[in-house]
Amino acid sequence: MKLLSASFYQNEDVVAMAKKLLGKTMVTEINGVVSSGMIVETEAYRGPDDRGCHAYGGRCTERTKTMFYEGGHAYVYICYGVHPMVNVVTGPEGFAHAVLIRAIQPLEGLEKMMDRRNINLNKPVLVNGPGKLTVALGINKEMDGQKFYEINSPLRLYEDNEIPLHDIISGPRVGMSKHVGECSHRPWRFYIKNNPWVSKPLVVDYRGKW
DNA sequence: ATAATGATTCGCT
DNA sequence: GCGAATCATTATG
Repeated sequence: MKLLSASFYQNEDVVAMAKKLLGKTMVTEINGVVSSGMIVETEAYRGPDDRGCHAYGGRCTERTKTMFYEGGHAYVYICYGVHPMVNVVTGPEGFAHAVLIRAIQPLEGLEKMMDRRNINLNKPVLVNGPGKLTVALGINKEMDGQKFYEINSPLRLYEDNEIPLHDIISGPRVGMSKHVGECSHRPWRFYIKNNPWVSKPLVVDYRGKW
């Protein structure tokens, strides 16, 4: 497996990046302990014009400033006061584009992941949600701003499978209900078709809304 | 200084 | 399926 280079993350098209990240392997190495999983579900957040994005309209605060970094950094934040979430920052510095990782398929360090989650099951429930996979991999707010492309980073991304477009399902993002307008309907959630490790199945009935 | 809110999860029904 | 838990972050006064 090959470590993804810094240039991989420079793509300005965050929606395309969300698709490209499917099939890649996310690795954590904490005190020499390695855990990893293949990314099976993502969501795109496009800073400038996306109401669902923390950095909508260029809003740069203490929390969101990492999103403005150059592509290849990790944006980790706490949701609902308890759950850490991990994003892959993409595009050139200053654009605030990020891809939320919503689900993985465990590869290495299964025992350690079950240990961290306090669940003794090698099943999707272990990692099928943005707040679950971070706990399983040991990702916390301390890792905010880390680089995915440096070999000595505790948080890294590796080239793995390329997922063909016809194996990618897209749909509306999760948790956008409070947001009004077109943004909430953008089909910027992506996952690998027929993969049992995704967080929730897509509701099929869109009636042509997107 | 204070109040509102959420890119969720878990446990119970 | 539903509702509570829970607190960092943010905006506002």
